[in-house]
Amino acid sequence: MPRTKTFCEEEVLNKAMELFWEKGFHATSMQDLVDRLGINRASLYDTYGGKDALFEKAFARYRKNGHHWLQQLFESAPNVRAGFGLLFEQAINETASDVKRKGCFVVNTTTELLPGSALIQDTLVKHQKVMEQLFVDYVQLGIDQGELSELKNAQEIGLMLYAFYNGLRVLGKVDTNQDKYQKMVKSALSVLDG
Amino acid sequence: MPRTKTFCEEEVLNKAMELFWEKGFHATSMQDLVDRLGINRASLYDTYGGKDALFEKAFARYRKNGHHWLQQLFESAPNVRAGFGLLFEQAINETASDVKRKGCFVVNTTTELLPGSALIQDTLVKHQKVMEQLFVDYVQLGIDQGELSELKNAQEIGLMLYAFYNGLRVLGKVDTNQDKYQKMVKSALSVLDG
DNA sequence: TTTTATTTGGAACGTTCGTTCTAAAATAAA
DNA sequence: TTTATTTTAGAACGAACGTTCCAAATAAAA
Repeated sequence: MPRTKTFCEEEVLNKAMELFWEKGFHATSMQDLVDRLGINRASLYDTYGGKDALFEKAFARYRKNGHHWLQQLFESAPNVRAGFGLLFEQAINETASDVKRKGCFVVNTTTELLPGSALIQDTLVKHQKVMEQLFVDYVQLGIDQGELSELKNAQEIGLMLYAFYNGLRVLGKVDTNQDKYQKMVKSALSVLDG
Repeated sequence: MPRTKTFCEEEVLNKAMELFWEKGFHATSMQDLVDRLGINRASLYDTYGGKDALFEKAFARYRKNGHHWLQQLFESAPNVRAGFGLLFEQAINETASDVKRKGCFVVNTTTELLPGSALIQDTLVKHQKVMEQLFVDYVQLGIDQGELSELKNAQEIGLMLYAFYNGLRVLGKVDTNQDKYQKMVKSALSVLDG
């Protein structure tokens, strides 16, 4: 009979995610991972494969978390405008409170590893499509429910807000001045007006 | 008397910029640079210092080029709205035409190297301030000249458009579909309306 | 042409990289 | 307790890293 593991795979994967997120793929060495994860080098290779495989798993975990989190946020918001407001507000809070300045793991990976491995490329293309659709559909929901003007174009607005969100996560690595971001957000959300 | 150099420092630096821009700092090895630049390893160290120093010089060159290019673009545009339109249009064109998918060197460096070296951090903070001010001032110019409504807030709009621009450069590494970006831009520019 | 400085190819430095392996220690199942 | 499997520490692998050095070749200045 197979023995039960003595460490929690999920917890270890979480730590790997944090480290890759923090330092990026190339700047994170296997030694860094061994030091941080709390498990042995050999166990790391046995359980997760090599560096590439571990990164892939850690990155998948991040995307899954993020996707779920966003869906919840949109669903729980009282209306569409408040949903986007909450999204940006949370992004600003995360930027301001994260002392490690990790930014967004997806953005970091996009700029570091593209163009490159076909696997990552494919992953990121699919992720972007899903996220964009989430944004666009949410704007459309606002239109359908009468909250937003029927004259609005859901795709134009949704895509633009997604691009803006990505930009926010880049700028947040440089400067955490919350006032500034609140001003930007005010202007970005104004596309929902009228 | 000192001899004149047999290679053009500017040209070589340009090639270094291209390579770092293409692959990022960590993924670019000195061997890669030796292969690409067309000068000897020893000359490389003699002329530019080590990897860090060369990157710093190459990155400074990119920022200088970009800053100058943007100023020219804003000045040469018939009006503010056209200026921003041109900026985003050019960004889309660059995204679509660059087969290497390099994206924006500043964005790439921000996400790869921050947080990290204090020197790069400082460089990026200053650069961001300059760029944001350029955007904000340009919006203010539009207001002062009567092109844009006096009810508009130049800072809110300028900062938002700068964030959007950064987001564009991230998304462009994943997907080059021009239609999509034109839709985003249409929505982003609508903040100048009314 | 001679002189002087630069550029060259290539070896070599010590480190670190990702990965594999081994033998001992530890732990869950029988 | 015995058995079977996992986890461990650490050595070892070849390759690549950034950097330095040197003698030979080259090219501008005198």
